[in-house]
Amino acid sequence: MKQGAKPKVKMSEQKFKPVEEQLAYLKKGAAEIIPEPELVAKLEGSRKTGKPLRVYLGVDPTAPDLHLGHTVVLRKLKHFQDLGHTAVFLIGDFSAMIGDPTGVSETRPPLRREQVDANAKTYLEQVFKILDSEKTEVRRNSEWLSKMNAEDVVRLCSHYRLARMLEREDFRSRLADNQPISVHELLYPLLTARDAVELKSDVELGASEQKFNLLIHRDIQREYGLAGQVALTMPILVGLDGQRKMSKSLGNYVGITEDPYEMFKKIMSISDSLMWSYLELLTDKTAEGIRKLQQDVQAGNTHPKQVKVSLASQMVKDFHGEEAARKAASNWERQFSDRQVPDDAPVKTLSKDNHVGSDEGKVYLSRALLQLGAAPSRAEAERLIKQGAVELDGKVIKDPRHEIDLKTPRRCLVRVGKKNIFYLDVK
RNA sequence: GGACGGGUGGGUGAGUGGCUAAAACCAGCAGACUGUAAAUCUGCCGCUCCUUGCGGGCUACGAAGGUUCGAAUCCUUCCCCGUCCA
Repeated sequence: MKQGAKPKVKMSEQKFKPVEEQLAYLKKGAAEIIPEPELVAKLEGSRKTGKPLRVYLGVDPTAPDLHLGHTVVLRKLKHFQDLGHTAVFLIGDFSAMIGDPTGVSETRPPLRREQVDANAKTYLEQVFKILDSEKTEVRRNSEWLSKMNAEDVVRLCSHYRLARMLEREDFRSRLADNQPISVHELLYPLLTARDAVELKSDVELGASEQKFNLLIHRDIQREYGLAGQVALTMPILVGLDGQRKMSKSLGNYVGITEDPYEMFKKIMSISDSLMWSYLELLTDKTAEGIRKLQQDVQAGNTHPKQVKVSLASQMVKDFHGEEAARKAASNWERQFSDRQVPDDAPVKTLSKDNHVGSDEGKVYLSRALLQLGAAPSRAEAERLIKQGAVELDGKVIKDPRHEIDLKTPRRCLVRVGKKNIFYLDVK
């Protein structure tokens, strides 16, 4: 495309950046673009006509909270939005009740309507921490899916072949492992394909595990006489354990509504090697910028800890603002580097009234820890104590029967392990 | 509908009558080490009570009953999953 070929075209061209520039921005961090030439063609087309591309991301509100893993692909949707394209955020309120078989080794229990609605609401609040709420088109797939009748479903299903459906890894491995597959799970990709048809999307985004679904959507769109969307997938974010994908059920996640300090601590606990992919997928740093940092660390000019601190700060800043990020960082330094008490160490209280058993006015330490919520059970509390994880006012106590005097009101500092520090008020 | 195989702790998975709160591995937790980590090493890893002891009690191997001095292990029924055949 030559610049300024015709005046009419030129006007609309100003609306969008040059295709190459857009493409570079969109490709950053992407796992796959299928097929890339088509995306280029679509970008060129939109630049010529001045019509933005319709780009959508479908999310099933299966849990009430989003975590950083979800933001990877949201960020990509935002990139399209930044470039002037139409971002459509689709809430899979209907499909959530089927459950996406992707990456699942067993059939999920279907969600209830009320749960889905409640989740959808909190999702939206969280999503707009990243997307521009003014410019985002929000849809729900119950708009059309709940209106389909049996005939529509049969027609839809006739557009796809069982053998192709069974090609997907999730189904194949479940079959191989003698795991159950319910028939309704086969419907999931087909019904969500209906979304793509309704939305007349040009591009659909998804995590790379969604590739199969996105491609079915593309096929079905064509069956319904549309051009066929481009599928853009993003890599799966590895969770805090550095092994498996970030997910709430695995507990290796950072929720985006989490407390700033919690967030900071969690990110600091990831391994050095993992932080590079976090930088790529969760920040706006350019690919070259990241590469340069990496070289600096390798050369010994920059300490990896510094890189991680700045990553953690950036994350907290994204969701809680700059002030919170600064505070979290300094607290963290105090607690972990200087081994001191963080600014906002919680205060818990123990009074004569809420102790159980033993002598008047005294409690065993193990019992106190349980009551204070510092240990899930007395057995666990005893273990912690015996292993030297518990400190009172800086002194390690190894005797679970250490008695705490409840008669003298005072405040002392309790430390359970490295991560749990609080003040104890005795009343 | 028939034949066969299977359901064990957060996960994988051993265990076919007492030595089994249940091997092993993974995950998790704690301590040491460190730059927060990771890796490594050490210990722990159902709940509860106390006189904290290689202590007592309770709960646990899909569910419910039964046999037995004693059952994850044997029997019966039921539920669930898979494979093959129709």
